[in-house]
Amino acid sequence: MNMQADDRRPRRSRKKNGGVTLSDIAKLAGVSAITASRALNTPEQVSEETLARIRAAVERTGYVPNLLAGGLASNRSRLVAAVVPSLATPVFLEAIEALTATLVTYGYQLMLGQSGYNNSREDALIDAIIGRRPDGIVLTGILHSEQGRKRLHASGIPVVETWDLTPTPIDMLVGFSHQGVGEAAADFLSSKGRRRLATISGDDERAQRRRKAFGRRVLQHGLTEEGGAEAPDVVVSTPTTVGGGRQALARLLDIHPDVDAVFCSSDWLALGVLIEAQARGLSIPARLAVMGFGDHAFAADLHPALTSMRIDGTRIGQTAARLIIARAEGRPVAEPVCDIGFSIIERDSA
Amino acid sequence: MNMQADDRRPRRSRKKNGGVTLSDIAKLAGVSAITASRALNTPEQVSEETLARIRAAVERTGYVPNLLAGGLASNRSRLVAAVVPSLATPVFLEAIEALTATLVTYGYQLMLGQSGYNNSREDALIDAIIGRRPDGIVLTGILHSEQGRKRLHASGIPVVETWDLTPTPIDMLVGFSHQGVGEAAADFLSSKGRRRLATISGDDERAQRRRKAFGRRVLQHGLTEEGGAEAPDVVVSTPTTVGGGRQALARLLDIHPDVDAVFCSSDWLALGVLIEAQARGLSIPARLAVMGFGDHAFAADLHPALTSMRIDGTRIGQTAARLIIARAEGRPVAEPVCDIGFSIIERDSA
DNA sequence: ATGAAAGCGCTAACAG
DNA sequence: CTGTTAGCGCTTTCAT
Repeated sequence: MNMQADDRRPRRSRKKNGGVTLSDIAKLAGVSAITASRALNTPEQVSEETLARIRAAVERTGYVPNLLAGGLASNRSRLVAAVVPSLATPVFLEAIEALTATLVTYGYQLMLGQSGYNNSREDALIDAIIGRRPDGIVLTGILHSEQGRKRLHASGIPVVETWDLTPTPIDMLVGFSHQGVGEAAADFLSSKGRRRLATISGDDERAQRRRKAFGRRVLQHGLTEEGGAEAPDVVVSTPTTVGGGRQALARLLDIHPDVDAVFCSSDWLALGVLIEAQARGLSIPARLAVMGFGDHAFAADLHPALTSMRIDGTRIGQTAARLIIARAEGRPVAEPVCDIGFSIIERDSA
Repeated sequence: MNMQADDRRPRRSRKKNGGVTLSDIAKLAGVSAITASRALNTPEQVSEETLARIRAAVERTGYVPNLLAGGLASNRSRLVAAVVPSLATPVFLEAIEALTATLVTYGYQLMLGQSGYNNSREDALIDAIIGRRPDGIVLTGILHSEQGRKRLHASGIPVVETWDLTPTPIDMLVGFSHQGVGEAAADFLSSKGRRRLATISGDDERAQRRRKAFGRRVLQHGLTEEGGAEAPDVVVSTPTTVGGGRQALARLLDIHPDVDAVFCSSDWLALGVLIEAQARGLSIPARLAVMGFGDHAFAADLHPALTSMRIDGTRIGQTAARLIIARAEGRPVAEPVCDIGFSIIERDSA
């Protein structure tokens, strides 16, 4: 009957962090841990007095709740992941800024991942993201990898795809039609009396979809150079640059000297076109109409001011945030697919 | 002697997630949980056979480790937080992109926070970040709030401040001297024979520091308009824009018509100056030398090509990532303060 | 309004 | 090379 009950203590306590924990707060306030937890998360469930003591303890110790632990216990991380091809593309930035801003308002944080324009890293990135158990994932553009789409779906995490419309969304969707953009640009330029329409565009999939739709519409209008079978185009590599735009215009004029309107797949390209035209003494819009895409802040301030296609990135970001938060909080989402459209901002260059 | 030992089960099992866990993998592979854990994290500690079985199980189930749980248990979140005033400022972007890219290489993820240029949200943001227990925090610019600095310090999380040098860093530092930039700009322009130097700058604290250093240096060189006591300047609100640059040049020429060189606190402002000058028929650089800051990608492609002050954002991002990872992995950091300097990229505009 | 107990899914520490 | 045990810090569930 030899009993050594006291010897059941752990052999050595695990490396303690030294940090203040919720139980420290609870002890200081003379309550249980769960009461302290409630005081912080659902204060209306706690009496005034207790609340005051707990708050004092928090204040005094500089306690900051461990959200890793909280997320693990509650299965809600209050983390939202966003994936962009690249931050350098200003059109995405606006959406990301709005997303972050809206999320913090509701107590969520943003995790950022870059997929690159080549889809090699996508799968690894998706796994890294799922591993954090975010309450939602915002995708910029469509996820290319079938494997990635499957895993996302299997994870059960709410997903918002943006910047595009697809007939088969993984989950939710906030975007616009790239085909529509291409067609609208062709219609606009032809309505301005232009007869030799061309495009300069990046080689990413969405820009190409705009380009093709533009080209088809041009054919429908019967507007091609000397009855050719296609609208002239120059394709540059994404991400697009001002220098790329300059060179592209040079090449375009080389091959098709009588082009009288260009639709560019980004405002950067359009700026390059403006600069190259100016360097060559080509008058804009008299000799050449120029139209950009994205309506970057600088578009209005150029000389001549740049006509561009506006996508409301802020609205995309806000809508995506709201959809995800609604899902995370268990509210029903009435409209999981949202076409936010686009608009032509007419200025001097076209 | 009535014993109902089996009744000690929990009254109801906690809402299970349905997700695959490490123990599921372990069971499938016929090993213990810790062995499965080792197979994923330190495979060299596990035999080939076991490894194969565990990997098969992972493959079959689509298991993705829960990093929240892992982080909580190991006290290493593999998360790094970055705070920027705004994403719209392209100079920060380069650093953020490099930071993200370097971090993923080592299996870390980035959490992004925007502080805004006004320092109101800083404290809340800092708490939200600390709550995630990141392995490191990268600050863009100096944290204004004394409270925030204290809490960061108390948290014990490695901190890298960037884009600035300060005599009293919280922890580590990767930056350059804004005073040095202002002085170098003044020296450069005066070495080009310019005699009426002016600045156009944003109203944030760092731009103002560059402006003041520039102004002092101008005085030292004895280069002011008609013996005035100060270098002419126009201050615009941050974030700076092309339109702001245009208006600022207009105002500047109104008051000081004989200015022959302008140092702008961003390439956006410089672009605005170029455009306004062109709109007014002012020849650049003959009549007016223009110098930007940041050396944005478009600077080289303008016409005339823009002379600018280059800060190596990529290097800042990479260095910050390395410092943090070194700390996170317990390696000693030899040089916690790193001045990455700046360089003048001379092109046509000055 | 407050509390006790039982985990969330993982890894550190020790032991073989 | 593999396993046992005890947590990490929090919240859920059930009870009072």
